[in-house]
Amino acid sequence: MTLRVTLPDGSPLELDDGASVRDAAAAIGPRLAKAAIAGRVTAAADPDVTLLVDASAPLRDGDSIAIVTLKGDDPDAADIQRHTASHVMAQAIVRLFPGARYAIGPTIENGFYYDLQLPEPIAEADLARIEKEMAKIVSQNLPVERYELPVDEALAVFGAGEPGTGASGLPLGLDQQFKVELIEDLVTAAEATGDEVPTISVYRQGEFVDLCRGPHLPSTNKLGSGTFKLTSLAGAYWRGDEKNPMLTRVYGTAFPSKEELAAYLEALELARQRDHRRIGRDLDLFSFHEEGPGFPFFHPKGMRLWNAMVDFWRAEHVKAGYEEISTPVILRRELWERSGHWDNYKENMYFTQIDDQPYAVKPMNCPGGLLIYKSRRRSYRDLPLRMAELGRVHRHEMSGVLHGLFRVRYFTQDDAHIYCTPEQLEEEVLGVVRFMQHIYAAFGFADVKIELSTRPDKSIGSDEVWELAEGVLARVLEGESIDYVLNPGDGAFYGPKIDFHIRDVMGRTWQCGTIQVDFAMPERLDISYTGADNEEHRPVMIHRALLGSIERFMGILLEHYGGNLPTWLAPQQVLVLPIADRHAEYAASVMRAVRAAGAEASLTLHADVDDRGESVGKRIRDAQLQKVPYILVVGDREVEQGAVGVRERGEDKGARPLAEFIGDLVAEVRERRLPEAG
RNA sequence: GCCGGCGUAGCUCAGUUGGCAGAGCAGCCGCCUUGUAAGCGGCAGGUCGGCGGUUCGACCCCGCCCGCCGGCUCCA
Repeated sequence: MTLRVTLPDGSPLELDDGASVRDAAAAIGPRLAKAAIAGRVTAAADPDVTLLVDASAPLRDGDSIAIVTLKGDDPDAADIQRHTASHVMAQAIVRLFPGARYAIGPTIENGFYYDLQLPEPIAEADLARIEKEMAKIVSQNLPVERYELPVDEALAVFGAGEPGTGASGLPLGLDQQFKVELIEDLVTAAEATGDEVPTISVYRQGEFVDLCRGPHLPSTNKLGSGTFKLTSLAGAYWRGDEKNPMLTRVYGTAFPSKEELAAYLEALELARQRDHRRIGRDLDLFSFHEEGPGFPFFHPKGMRLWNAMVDFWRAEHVKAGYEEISTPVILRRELWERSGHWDNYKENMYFTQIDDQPYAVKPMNCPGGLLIYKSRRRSYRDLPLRMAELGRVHRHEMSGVLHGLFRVRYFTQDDAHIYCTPEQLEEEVLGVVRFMQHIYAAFGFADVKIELSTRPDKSIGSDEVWELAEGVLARVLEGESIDYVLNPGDGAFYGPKIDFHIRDVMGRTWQCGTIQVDFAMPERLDISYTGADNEEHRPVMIHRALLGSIERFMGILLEHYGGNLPTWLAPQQVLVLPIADRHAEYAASVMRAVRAAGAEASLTLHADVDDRGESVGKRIRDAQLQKVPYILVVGDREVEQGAVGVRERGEDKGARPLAEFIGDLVAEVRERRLPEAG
């Protein structure tokens, strides 16, 4: 008997009946047989489904197959390797800490982790020991074997029963309660959907047995040496629920080759160097103090950057038809009770008293904005009414989550509320979606991911209204042919939202912008407009933020550009270095000329002179470390020719006439040109 | 909030198995007048995160608290 399979290039391959993926590889060549770690198989009967299977998995007639190897850069290969690495790590930990119970050990981007319950606490110092034991397991070259067991047999393996050996040859009574729970869940899930209760797949390498879907490397030595490293320890709740016991999570990273691992570790180090907290301190932009954890302090240069961001933001809002407003930070608690924040958000709010009356510090800007709306009668002729606010909000975040500018307890939302008629809603949402992309592009973020979040458990408003609002958001995205991810139950308590995530140069994504449709708040705070029919109508409200938080966006910018900001954002754009004291007067005149040109063009150009008694080399080094885009060295030659020696972002560009340099600088800043990020 | 780790000068870090606390950089002063990433010399700088305890004696040992870092959960 033979079976026929199809290879990726379309060519057929004939194999003996019962042949495995590895056999297919062997039929192609011995080198491939050795390298094969798994297969991608598409069955003829089910052409839409491609399964990733073990090298030992049997093939069936008509399958289309691809051999997965660790050579090349097959993402499936890295994933399989990491998954096996997590098993090997769990095995090593159980060997070193008998009685350890292993819970789950998935792969993550660039690595893997395993959550375990350990009989004694471990420290980072133990990671080296664990790695050593892992290396031993690798060198023992244990075959990794798959078993398919009926539920009762699987429960006997992982349950707390009498130790022994089962019919399958697997050990019994391993006393792994987390695995028992997971198996029970599989059964419950199957029963709930009415599906047949599945067989349980289990993997074994040596004495270690784990519940797992697979696939895995065929044997532990395929993991290789110098290809994995344990990176950190953390606590994690069993199933991510803080009511459950806390487990110890051990993180590791693994790559198919040593070189890739080394490159990754190097990239990590680079990321550490461009940490915005470090850049903020080194460039004297902002600081944090024990006296106010989570509350950033912005220094003069930090405010230069802040103002550059906000000046641009304001100008664009004027163009887009917004008016700017400002509302108080503290308002009566009663307002927050009416708006629904008291019921839905009070754990995150700060409260205070004024003259014995209860007040709250605002966590959002909308109720204040609504009071402005209510300050006079509104006509349909006023709509859409777009009111933007750079509103400083305070939110009580749990102490463990604070992180530089990324997670703080006060931040400035670049908020806006658009009041419009139901008929105008779709067009207004569309306008915001386009505005958002325009703003991101200006800051150098072209790659934007979009998510649509729907009604959460804790919410206000009727079903019809939610459905309507969710429909509008989905229609706009589809009308713009925008790909988006649906996030059920993740909306704000008052309405569904579209979230915008920007991708930075290091591939990380950040949620920034959000658009939220709200029928509830206008109702709660009872706002209306007079229609053409002379009747009162309820407007719809759109909440939106573009950058999200000015503070956080600043942090993202700093990391995206590694501190080398576009010139239009740089807190110090030009630094003039006179070579000797006799050039000081000329240096000062260069500085004044740059500043004057800025004023002339209605731009703020930050130019200074560094005439400290330090060597030229030293002052260049300092300016370079301060990430000043343009260093102008002036000596006898420049004074004579009315020129400047330009050093642009670390590169000596030679001397140029001063007027020419200034003309280019003004154009660069005015057009907000972007450098390469990175 | 929870788990793990950490806290010595502005920054980066040594150090003492319990006996007067150290370096480099930054800062200040002086000399040098300099041509594209660190010129030379000097000076100053610390209740060793805070409070309590043990001890003849605590930066070191113990307890509590605060903050920071990495996660979990949450989120702009």
